[in-house]
Amino acid sequence: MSIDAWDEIRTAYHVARLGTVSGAAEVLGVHHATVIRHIDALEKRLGTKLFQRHARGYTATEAGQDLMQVAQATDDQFTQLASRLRGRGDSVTGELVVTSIEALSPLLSPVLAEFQMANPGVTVRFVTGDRVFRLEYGEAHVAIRAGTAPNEPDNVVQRYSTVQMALYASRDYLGGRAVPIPEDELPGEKFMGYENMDSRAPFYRWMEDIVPRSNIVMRGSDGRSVKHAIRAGIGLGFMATWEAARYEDLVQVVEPKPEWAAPLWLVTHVDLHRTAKVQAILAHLKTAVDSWNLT
Amino acid sequence: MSIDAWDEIRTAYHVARLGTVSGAAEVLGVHHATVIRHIDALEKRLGTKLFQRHARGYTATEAGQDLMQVAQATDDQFTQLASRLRGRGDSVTGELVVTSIEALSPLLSPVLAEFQMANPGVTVRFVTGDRVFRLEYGEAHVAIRAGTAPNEPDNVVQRYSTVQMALYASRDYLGGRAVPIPEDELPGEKFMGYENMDSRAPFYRWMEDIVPRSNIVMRGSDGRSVKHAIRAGIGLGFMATWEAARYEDLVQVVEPKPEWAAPLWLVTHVDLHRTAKVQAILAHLKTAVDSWNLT
DNA sequence: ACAATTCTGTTCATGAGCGCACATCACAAA
DNA sequence: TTTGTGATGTGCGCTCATGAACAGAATTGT
Repeated sequence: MSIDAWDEIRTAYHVARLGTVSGAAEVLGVHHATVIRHIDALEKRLGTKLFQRHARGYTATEAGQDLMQVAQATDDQFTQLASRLRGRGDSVTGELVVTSIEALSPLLSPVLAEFQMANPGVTVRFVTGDRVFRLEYGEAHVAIRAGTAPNEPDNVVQRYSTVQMALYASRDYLGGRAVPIPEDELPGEKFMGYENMDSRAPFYRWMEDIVPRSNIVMRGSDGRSVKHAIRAGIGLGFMATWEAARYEDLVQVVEPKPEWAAPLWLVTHVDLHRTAKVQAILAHLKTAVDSWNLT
Repeated sequence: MSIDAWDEIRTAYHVARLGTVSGAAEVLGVHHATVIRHIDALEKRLGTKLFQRHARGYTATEAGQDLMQVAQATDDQFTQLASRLRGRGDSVTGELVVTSIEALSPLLSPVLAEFQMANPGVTVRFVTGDRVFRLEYGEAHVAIRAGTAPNEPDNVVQRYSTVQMALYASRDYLGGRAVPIPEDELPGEKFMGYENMDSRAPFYRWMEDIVPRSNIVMRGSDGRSVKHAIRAGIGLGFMATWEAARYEDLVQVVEPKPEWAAPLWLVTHVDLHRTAKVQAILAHLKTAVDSWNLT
């Protein structure tokens, strides 16, 4: 059975340490009557006399000395804990969990690596996935989200950047045809689509509206498989401009429409947003975006 | 700077352990509003968010997990302490300090040795001295006092035994004279006295009243020196009957008067009197007195 | 889709614990 | 011996932490 009254132990600790009720009361910032009541209650609780009372003060019995040693250790532990926690709030150390959709991994991974090297005390966990990680459950410190602005309560949302999506095809598929392809010929082309087209992303809906379902000849569940299929020449498909620019064999087939652009959002939980660690990673992410020139 | 509110840490510990405010409140036996207030106060005190709040409960941040580990250790320590203290009250272990006047040392020392051998868990400290050891300062558990009944408050006093004092002389000093010596001849004898005759012991006062100061030819400050002087033949002197009986060369010169008897008292502090350890040594001492047959 | 459950969070009345004042005692110094 | 100082101990108001009730929100079960 554990002890129910830690404050009483703390009171007894100071009485044992100082030897007098009055001295302990002054240190504790309470009235000496309160100290006496705490001691009486604690002795009753433990069923043991902790102190010998006399007019010159309280002297600890063996039990009281035992308690004093334990409480001494506890006090040290708590003091260390407090300074540790205070320091932690102002320093960039410990774990830092960043989450985003898997498609942004090639962009974010180097940036996070830079951040870790600039802050050796921090351990970065970069976790990607289609599932939405919930900041209010403490699953992540920072989330990079795409699409419409998140509006969950207790989440502080900042506009981050914009990912321009565009239609690409491989040179093999085009076979020397000139780009841009006229818009009215697009429904006749073959397309690479996404598995879960129920997403409300604008370029998804454009494809569903313009392209006959029979012309969407293949679907993939993740960005990488889509990319590889397009490069293999299966047909047209949406890719981020920054990613397609890395491949010589990909050709932009039409001028990208502004409504295809997907905004990115930096999301943090309000409880963690003020901490130095989160502020540091946010600042680093904002600096990095300038070198991306995604437009 | 140390933490002022250990109970709040205890509350936070159970919240971190259980994950919900309600669960912690039930375990702690308080209202859940109290738990929320404790957490808020502690976070303000530490300047760190300890928990992420959401509708499913509280999840601990890194700081909260750190605190939980420290508090876990503390809880274990306190639990061990409590069982240790509870057990200590019922068992005969640890230190046992017994004090008495130095003159009783030959009688008490073997008895205490027996007690220690019967209770291997206890360490006996037998401290003798003319100074009165103060039980209320925790200087001793049990004191064996001689003379008038102690009447200090908070001390529980029990009648123990009686030491009969009597007048002895060596056979050499008597030179074959018959005993008892008539009482009216006693003032003419030589006497061995005590250094501090201001003591109120009855036999001291008898000697001061009856014997001319010029006949008190030597004084000693402790019982041993008095004993040796008497055996050396310097004159008559007071010794305890139990001690004088050990020496063949000592002769009781007059019938001992009842008023020379010095009562012995067992004195304990009220705070310690109820403990099993003190009760055990008291019982042992009372048993031993039967084998002394001091009368 | 709806109801039920189970959390958190806030407001307000109340009582337990607190501070205050005074009594008492022990020791030390004048 | 007397006085002063610094302790403990205790009864009495009072305040502040607590408990009760209610509201809101999210998850779970039907």
